[in-house]
Amino acid sequence: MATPKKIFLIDGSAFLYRAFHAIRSLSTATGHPTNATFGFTRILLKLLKENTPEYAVVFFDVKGPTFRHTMYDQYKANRPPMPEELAIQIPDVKRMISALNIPIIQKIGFEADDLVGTYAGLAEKQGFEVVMVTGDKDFIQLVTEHCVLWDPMKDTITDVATVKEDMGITPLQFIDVLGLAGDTADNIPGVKGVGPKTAIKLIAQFGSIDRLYENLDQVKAKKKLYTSLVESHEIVRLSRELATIDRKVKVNGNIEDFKLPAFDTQKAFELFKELEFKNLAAEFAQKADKSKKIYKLITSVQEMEKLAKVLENKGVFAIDTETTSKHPMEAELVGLSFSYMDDTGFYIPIGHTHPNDIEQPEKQEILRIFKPVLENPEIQKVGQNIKYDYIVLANYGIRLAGIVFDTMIASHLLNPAIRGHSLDSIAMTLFGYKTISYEQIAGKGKTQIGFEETPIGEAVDYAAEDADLTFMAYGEFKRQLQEKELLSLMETIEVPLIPVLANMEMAGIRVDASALAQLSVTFEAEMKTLEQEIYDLAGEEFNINSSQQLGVILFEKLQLKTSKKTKKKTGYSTDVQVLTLLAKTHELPDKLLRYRTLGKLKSTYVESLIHLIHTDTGRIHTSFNQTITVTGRLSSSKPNLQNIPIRKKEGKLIRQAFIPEEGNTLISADYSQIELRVLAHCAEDKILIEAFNNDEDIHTRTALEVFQVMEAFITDELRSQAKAINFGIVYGMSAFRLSNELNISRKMATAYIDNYFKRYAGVKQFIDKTIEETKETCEVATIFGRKRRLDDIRSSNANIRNFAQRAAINTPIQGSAADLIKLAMIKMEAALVKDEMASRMLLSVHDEIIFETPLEEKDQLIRMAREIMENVYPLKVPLKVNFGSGENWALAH
DNA sequence: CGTCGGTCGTAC
DNA sequence: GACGTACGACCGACGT
Repeated sequence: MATPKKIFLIDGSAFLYRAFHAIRSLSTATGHPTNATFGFTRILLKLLKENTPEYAVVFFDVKGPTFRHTMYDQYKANRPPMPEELAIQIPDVKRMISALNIPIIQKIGFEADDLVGTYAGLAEKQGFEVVMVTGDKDFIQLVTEHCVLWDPMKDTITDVATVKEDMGITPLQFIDVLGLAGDTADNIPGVKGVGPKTAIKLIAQFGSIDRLYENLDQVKAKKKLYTSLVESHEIVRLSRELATIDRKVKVNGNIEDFKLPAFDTQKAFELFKELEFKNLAAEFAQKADKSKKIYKLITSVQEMEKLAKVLENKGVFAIDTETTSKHPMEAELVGLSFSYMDDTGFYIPIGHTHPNDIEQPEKQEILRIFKPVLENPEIQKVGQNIKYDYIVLANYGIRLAGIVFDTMIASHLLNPAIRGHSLDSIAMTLFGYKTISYEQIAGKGKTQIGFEETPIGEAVDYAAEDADLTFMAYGEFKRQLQEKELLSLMETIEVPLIPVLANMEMAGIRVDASALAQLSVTFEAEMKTLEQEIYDLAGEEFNINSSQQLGVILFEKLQLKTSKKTKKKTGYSTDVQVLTLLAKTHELPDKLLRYRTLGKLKSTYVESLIHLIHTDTGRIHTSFNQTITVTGRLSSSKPNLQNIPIRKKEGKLIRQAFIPEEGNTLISADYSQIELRVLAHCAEDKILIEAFNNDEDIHTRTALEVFQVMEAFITDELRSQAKAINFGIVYGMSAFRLSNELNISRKMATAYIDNYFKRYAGVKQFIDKTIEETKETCEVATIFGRKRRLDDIRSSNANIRNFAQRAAINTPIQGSAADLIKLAMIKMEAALVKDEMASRMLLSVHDEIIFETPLEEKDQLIRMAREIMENVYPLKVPLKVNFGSGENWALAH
């Protein structure tokens, strides 16, 4: 006899709630809840894995009244409405079920229970073994010899035998149990004082509700029960009826419709990725293609020459370097990999040091063979963070030319909100492909080895894979960029910027190490004194750097008045605002402030700068990152040279340590009010445009407009207030913040802002329009088409929504300014090369470019920079650049 | 002993 | 609650 076919009938509605409550919180990076979807997915996957069902179907309730409501108007009346957090996950859950190719059935006026009951009967008649997948005990009534109940969360199976064993009744008798006991969850009353236990006992004893009432005398001894039963007779009849699952729903049911096709791995993978179920996504990723890949080790001169020829003929290829260090200025070449075709890769070992390794080709031979093709600008190169490879190769005398694409940057342009655009995550996102991890070949933790120490045999696949995936990602990303209209931004700004930044990083900036060392000593000495004074004033020693301990000292021991809590309300705030306020009432806070200032300078700047001076060049080589910020600005790290102090006196000392090479000077070229000019352009505001066209002082002009006084009466104070307003506008400031900032009443601040918007009506209109349009598309863009998604702008949470609105205003302004200066840098570099100048661009600090120029080139450089920077791209207002020069960075301002 | 969130402070 | 974008030092809790 053939084994009967099995069908799984899944109670979707019940699992929706159970999954929702079982997992407390889970959401995507953007805050979209996914806990119910995840829980539901787990249940389905468990079902699929453990049972490999041939037939299955998921049933859902339909919102709205059912026949039970007609029967009893209080049915489920105590049920609170579905939480919004759950409701918005229902589409995800259904998409997930569909991706797994499981059919979904629901019917107006019926609950999932009734559909399960009906289909269970139908399937059974057709010879199926039925498994009802649910945790709801109400379904016990449906259990038969061929229909069991499985609770996947508790992993229990209920069949006729277990019902008999546990309760001493038949499944059908369970309806009578429910009739007596009622169901609080569904607001079905049942008999007062009779819970499931008593109900089971009674039904086991009497056989049914009817027989119980026929023989009611037999329970007369139990007075309370007896009276309850008598009083509830009508209710029991109703409850029983409500608890009865309808097994005769009219359905056009063909069980064969529930036969499962093999499910769509790709679709499931895409969805899991979207919902950020990382482990599930990895599990469903298509790993199969590893077998398709051909990675080749190249060691002979003949093979290398052949490869170089092929690369040249192909005209476009991906390149990747393997090295000894993450820092390109420290890195030594260990290997080169190339790919010019999907699923292929080549690896050339150069600097492996593993003792038993095969022989590597001669380094000089390798460089000689590949140099021409690498330096040929006609042959296109693609890379993943290719700026790194550019620098590494440059340090081996090879000037990579013909860079046309960077997959890391592409990934960032397509989604600037995510941090981390590693090739691993790109490969996973685009191809569901899991790369060989560095740990796999080099180990981890203390025992991790450098790449040079890995045996060549193990390095080949790892290295070649990088080039291969880079090449494959290039094809896909290029298509995506085109589709999203980002390709031109990529080609006109981001890609040309790569070698420019690389050259700046390689140039580095000279620092006076002994001056820094001296500062360190000076700071250290004063801190020591302060430390003792602080301990004395506090009456004990504690960790001054611990704001937690400091809070206890200030607000508990010394009983100073607290003014605010920390943001996440984990303790007392001890920030500069609080301490400054406290300084009026106690000596300690001033000392603390001074200590903090010095500590900051010493640890964040002095020490780290000294540490990062390159041993060979004596200069500091920062890293400019193109793929970090959401707005398109560059960021700088290791060290961050974009936040070197300037505002305060002590901070300036740090800046003084940045000096030019002998015979050179540092030049700072600083865009004047670039963000407000961009605002003027975007908003087409009449007054702003007029002010900039007339080269007016913009803060004074704002003071004139907002305070409505004559120019002669604009004091420094008023101007600086206007300056704060101008800044605030760019950041989307509130009246609250402005009132704090200017130390004026909230009412006054509101009046200022109102006045501002009345005068600068174009700005007001721009803000409103931007928010409105962002709501439509959930996206903002810069002048050059750089995009940022802002899904939060539709959030129902006002805090989140307001944040998104401010970002929507700020992003096009900050982002367009960033695009402009990037473009200026590209043009400057080209001009310096063209005119064969010795001047070099060293740094970019958002609206400023720092040059190092021989004294005799100084005037020429300033002329050139002014010409290029001010005319970098025509706006509706002129761009203005201020220049400064000097023997150190502080003086250049 | 590493990771990570919280707090603070620096820049534009 | 309350002003956008970064980097990074330090602390302290937590996990291995």
